[in-house]
Amino acid sequence: MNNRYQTFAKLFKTLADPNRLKIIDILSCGEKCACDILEEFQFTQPTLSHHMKVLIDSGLVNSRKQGLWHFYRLNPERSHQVKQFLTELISETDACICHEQAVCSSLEQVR
Amino acid sequence: MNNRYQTFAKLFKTLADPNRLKIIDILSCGEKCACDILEEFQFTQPTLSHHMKVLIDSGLVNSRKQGLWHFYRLNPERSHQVKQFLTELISETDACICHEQAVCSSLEQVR
DNA sequence: ATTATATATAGATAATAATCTATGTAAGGG
DNA sequence: CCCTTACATAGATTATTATCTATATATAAT
Repeated sequence: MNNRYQTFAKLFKTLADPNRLKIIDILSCGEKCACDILEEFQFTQPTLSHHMKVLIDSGLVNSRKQGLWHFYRLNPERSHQVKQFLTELISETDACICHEQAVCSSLEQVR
Repeated sequence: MNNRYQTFAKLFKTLADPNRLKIIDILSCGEKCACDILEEFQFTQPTLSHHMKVLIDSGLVNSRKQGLWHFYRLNPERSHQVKQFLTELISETDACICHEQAVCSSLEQVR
C-alpha cells in the first residue's frame, strides 16, 4: 500500500471531527491559549487536551508554552499539503498519471 | 455547532481511510467497475461494497449500473468543495473573518 | 429453468476513538 | 511552604467502523 495513502488518511482522520474543525477555525484568527478555546465548547478540559494533542501530532497545529499558558497556532503549511494531496489525487490528465499506474494501464477502458 | 463543521467532518471521515484514498486514486484514471477495483486490494468483495457505499453516500463518487456491472466514477465537484472548505477554514485575513466571529472578537489578542 | 457472475445486505467481531471522572504536574502568588 | 491555576495523563465506557462469513438479489448465458 502506497504510504502516502496512510499518511494522508491519518491527516483526514484528524480533520474528521467537527470539534477539531471548529478549533482550527478559531485558531485561524490567531494564536490562542487552551482556556480561551475551551470556553467555546461544552466538553470538559481533558477532552480539549485530547483534541489538541491529536491536532499537534498531526502537524496541523503548533504549540508554545509561556508560564501557565499553552498557546496554540495553526501550521498552514500542513493544511496546504492536504489540499495539494487532494488536488493530485483527483487530477485526471490525458496520460492518466494516477499513483496506481499499474491499475490504470492494465485495464481495458472500453466495455 | 456550526453545521458546516459536521458536514465536512463527515466528508473528512470518508477520506480518513487509506483504502478509500486508493479507490479514489484509481477512479481518477476514469470510470471503473467494482470487480476491477477489487483486484487491487486484499480484502473481500463485501468490504469493497462497504467502502463504495461510503464513498457514494459522501457524494465523492457516483455510480451507474449496466447489466451485471456497477460502474463508479469520481465527482470532482465534491472534492473541490472539500478543498474550498479547507481554504476558507484556515484563511487568516486582516479582518479575521473566521466563522466563529464572536470567539475572535471577544478575546484580547495580547497577553 | 438452471447456473454462473457481479454486487449488495445482514450480522458478528475486533479495533479505534470520543468522552468522562479522577488524578498528576508544573508554574506562579502569597 | 501551601494554595491556586492551567493543562496533561490514566483508565473506563460507549459509539463507531473496518472487516469477515454467510446469504440475498439481479442479470446474463446456456
